[in-house]
Amino acid sequence: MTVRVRFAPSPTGFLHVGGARTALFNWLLARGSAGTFILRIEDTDRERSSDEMTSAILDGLAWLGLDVDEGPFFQAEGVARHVADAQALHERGAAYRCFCTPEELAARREEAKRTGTGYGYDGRCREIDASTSDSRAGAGEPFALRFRVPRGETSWEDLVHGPMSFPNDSIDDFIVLRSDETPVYNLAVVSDDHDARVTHVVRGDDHVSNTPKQIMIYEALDRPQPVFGHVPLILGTDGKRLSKRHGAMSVLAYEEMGFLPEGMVNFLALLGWSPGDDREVMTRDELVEAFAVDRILKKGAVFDLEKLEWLNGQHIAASPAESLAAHVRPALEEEGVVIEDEARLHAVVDLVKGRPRTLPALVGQVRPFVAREVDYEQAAVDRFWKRSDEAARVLRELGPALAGLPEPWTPDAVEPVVRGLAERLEMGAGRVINPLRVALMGQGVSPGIFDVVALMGRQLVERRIRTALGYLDAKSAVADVLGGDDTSPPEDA
RNA sequence: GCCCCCAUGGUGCAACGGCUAGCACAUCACUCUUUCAAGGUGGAGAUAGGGGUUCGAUUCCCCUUGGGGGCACCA
Repeated sequence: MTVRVRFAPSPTGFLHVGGARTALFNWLLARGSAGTFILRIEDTDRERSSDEMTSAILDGLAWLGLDVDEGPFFQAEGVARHVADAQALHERGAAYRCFCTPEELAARREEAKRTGTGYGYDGRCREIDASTSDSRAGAGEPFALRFRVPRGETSWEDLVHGPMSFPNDSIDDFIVLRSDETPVYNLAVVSDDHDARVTHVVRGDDHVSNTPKQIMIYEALDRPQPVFGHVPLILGTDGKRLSKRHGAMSVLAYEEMGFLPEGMVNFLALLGWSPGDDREVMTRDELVEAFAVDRILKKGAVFDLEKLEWLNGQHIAASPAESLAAHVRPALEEEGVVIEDEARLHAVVDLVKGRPRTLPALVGQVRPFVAREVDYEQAAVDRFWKRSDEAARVLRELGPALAGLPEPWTPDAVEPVVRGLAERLEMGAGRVINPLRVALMGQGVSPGIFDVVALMGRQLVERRIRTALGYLDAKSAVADVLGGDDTSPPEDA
């Protein structure tokens, strides 16, 4: 039997993190077994559904790289089949007409709530005999079709939870067809899953209470049942189910924040699942290879943004320069930085990609190598250019010293020049290197400085130093006027 | 009110019923005397509680507690 799984979101919202992981688990299950991944949009609630949400869901899946084999199908298009199934249920006696109006039901529910007696349907239309039912229906009285929940117990072997069981008397007779002849969720799902020959229904834990109802419909219709698996929910830091208020909206928001789909997929896979060993940083192929439903955990997992960031950093560091450059280039061009030399861009990306955890951070590391000027980060200036006179002195000496280097500059050639200067000035290398880093990068973080100098090259380094000196001299002048520069000991570490 | 599910450090995951409960993120310290968002080393930190079963329970059973999900003519 080949595996056929489906992801069935309703287009009433974005593809959020929880839905994305459910989709991912289904996709992994399909890809790991040469199965089929089906997408079905559950749009029977026309009021709340929208085309925008449908395409947002499609975009989200596409970004994550979860390619769909069949679909998207739209549940609303199967209404005729759903209705036929509901009628079949009625004909078999598994469903009956309920003449209670929605208003009456709501009122009774309110009353029950107030008296604390639970809010189920009381089954008052259940015993209306067939002829009475027929004549009332014939007289034009509106009715809904309700499923007649049998006595006993409904159980199944859950893919992740193991044996699951519900006492049927805890389940009310539920509506399968509304009085306006439109099908209700639980019926439509069974109808569609059967129609699509779905073999494994893997969905969130919030669906467990729907499962016995759906199983009863399968049984009443004499249809083969799929295997069910309920994956735990993803929680916010407060332990509650993830929602907008945790800042976790669309997965596409994570794209905007600068996460790679590889990092996101890797992170999501590790929420409630593990390969069984200590591996954490995994490629898509490795995930497909290692994935197994029986290793899915039963407990909910808290979404930890910091771990996602770390994992994303690992994926950035492991990505080839070409693919990272494809993200970096447009971002820089948007701010007016033109890059002609693709090979050089790749060299820069390869040099800096080990540190940043997000794409914007990566761009921030690349920018100083390709932009005409850099902005000085205040924290870096405060820390390493604290004594502007000393920083200026160091940079003034460094210029000519570096100028003597033969082309092309290499890290090995740059190092002795910088260290030599520190020695000559009788100061620690850090007191030369750190001010230089700020001058070149504008920030306190960078790869090893000798690599930076070498890769930036003569022209750019000279310009950066010149600009820095202008800034520092102005700073010193201001300090003089205001009555003294900061004379506390400079950082030598 | 009723039904269902879950329970290993702050977080994500490991641990055929059997080493001193392991790894990662975060955190702290040290280190790399070149920064940190990178690397290295080390520290602190968990089996919710109580009963069983067993030679032996993180692991199996029961109870308690705690947490979560659900109970619509929504999906």
